[in-house]
Amino acid sequence: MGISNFPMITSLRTTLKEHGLKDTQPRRFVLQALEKLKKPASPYDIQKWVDAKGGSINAVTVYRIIETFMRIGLVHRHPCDGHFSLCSMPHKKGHHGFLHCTSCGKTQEFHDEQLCKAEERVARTLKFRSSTHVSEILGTCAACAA
Amino acid sequence: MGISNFPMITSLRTTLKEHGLKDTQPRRFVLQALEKLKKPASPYDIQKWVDAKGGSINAVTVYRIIETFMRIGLVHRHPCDGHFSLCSMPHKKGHHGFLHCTSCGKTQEFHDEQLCKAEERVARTLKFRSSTHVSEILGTCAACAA
DNA sequence: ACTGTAAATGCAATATTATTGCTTTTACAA
DNA sequence: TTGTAAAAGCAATAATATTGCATTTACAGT
Repeated sequence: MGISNFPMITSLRTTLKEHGLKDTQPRRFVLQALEKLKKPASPYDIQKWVDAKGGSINAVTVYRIIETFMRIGLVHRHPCDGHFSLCSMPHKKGHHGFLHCTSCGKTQEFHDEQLCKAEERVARTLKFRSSTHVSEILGTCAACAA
Repeated sequence: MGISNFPMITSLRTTLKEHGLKDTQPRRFVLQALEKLKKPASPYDIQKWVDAKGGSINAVTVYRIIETFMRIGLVHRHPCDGHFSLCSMPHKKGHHGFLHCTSCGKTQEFHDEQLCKAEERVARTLKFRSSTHVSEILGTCAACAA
């Protein structure tokens, strides 16, 4: 098990190319915002972050980029904090794990092989061809418990 | 492993009482809608369902009831279909499992002990006091694959 | 049963978030 | 370079969610 790392901007170009997509500044902005914010963010959070950095990005564009990124597995949504919030990053096997503290709101990413395997077994048993799977654990983090 | 069942309206009264909440018609409506729809529903879906059954419920009330139900663990949100969509039902141990078909949009609920255990282990390892955990598997169901 | 009271609901207004159609700009292949 | 499809921007609108306050309702204690 290990805490996940965020992908470098440099590899974005490659990832996009693999899917026949263009490497544009707005896309780099969005990825960078998600990397730096280090926690689930709303489209608006992303736009704000870009603005704060002296850049500029249209809200509609943010929505569309998120949609694209979701499609190619670069980002995804969270069950815990409503509508269009995002988690941060892609995992090798399509498995995403999160711990979300309902007290301080922070989210920690994790990866666990055994859990991943269990999910794949469930899918198999129910004749389901899985592409990605998500685990989200809600509760109280160590800091907040103290 | 087994597919989950939905709780009876009759037990709602008890659950509510345990949390010091009142047993009202709108609350029964919402629960019944989620039971009968048998898949994640938006607040609007719920209102429509109630209307269709000849009942009536205010949209704001639906939002507030959802909020309350989430708080006491009766329902929760989905990572796969946007904003305020809901899954349906409570699980004994706070573990919720879902298979969501990205082709037909249907969601199937499941419960798996091993997976549940794995999630609890992860939480323990990371000094996290978990209350609920969710697994969502995205992919293609048997029917759509054929 | 009756009644007082806190909780829940409804209503109206508003805020927030997301989508759509169309035009302009941009990445990138030839 | 330059042509072209894809992406981004813009403006308008739609859908979704929230808030404050008035009214109604569940239910505990008579």
